[in-house]
Amino acid sequence: MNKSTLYKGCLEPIIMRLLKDNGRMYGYQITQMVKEITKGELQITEGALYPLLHKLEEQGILETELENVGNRIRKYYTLTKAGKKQTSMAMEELKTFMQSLQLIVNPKLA
Amino acid sequence: MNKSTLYKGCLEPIIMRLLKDNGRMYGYQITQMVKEITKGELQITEGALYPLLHKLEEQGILETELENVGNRIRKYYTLTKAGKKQTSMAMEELKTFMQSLQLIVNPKLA
DNA sequence: AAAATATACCTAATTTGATTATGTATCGGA
DNA sequence: TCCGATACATAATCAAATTAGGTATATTTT
Repeated sequence: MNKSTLYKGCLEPIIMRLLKDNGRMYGYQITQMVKEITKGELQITEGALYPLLHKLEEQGILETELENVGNRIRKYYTLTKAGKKQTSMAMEELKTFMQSLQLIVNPKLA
Repeated sequence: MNKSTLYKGCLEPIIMRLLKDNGRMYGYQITQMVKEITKGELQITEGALYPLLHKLEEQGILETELENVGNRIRKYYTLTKAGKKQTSMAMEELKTFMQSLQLIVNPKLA
């Protein structure tokens, strides 16, 4: 089993959490921040990230604005109002999930 | 996003952990114990469980013995020596993963 | 006694969420 | 000048689950 298998399914709430904390981020920045925060443990691949961002935008959870930086274009993502609501729920679920995992891994402490 | 999406990828270490703690378990018992420990939060589907148990047996991580209970057969799984070693590593990875998640969800506390 | 639910195993088809590979293009430093 | 970093994107593939189906015994409820 590949170690990266573990966070399959956690990518969406992770992105939402980062956007909630930082307000406005672009894709590449998200990959770098996750790498930094987790000291290289979680590396988001671009093939997973970009399609997911597009999906969330399509669902009205994220909205975008383009910004020119030099000759390049950056695509900034922000949580919509609906997206913020969704994020709160996602965080609750993530919290419950982590507690459940904790209960299994450490039944004595719980 | 479905809430059960979250623990996609965590099933294998969960099973290994339970077998490490309980020594000897059969499939149905694993589903029930997970449900009980997590107060219904994590429900392992049989379609995921049985093929995974078979795979782990094939890989020499688990070994089985059949036991007759009344007119029915129960298939008990136990960690092999190699399986115990694998489990230790899997637990390390799971721990690291959970810490990484914690770092993202709660950057201030970490 | 019959019906429903729980126990106990299993597999096949499909879905989903990722990886891997590939492509385009700009920017900065050795 | 070339390489690595920045910055976006998509297509093919893989892996791990869900959904749905099947078999059969045991127990509880009506």
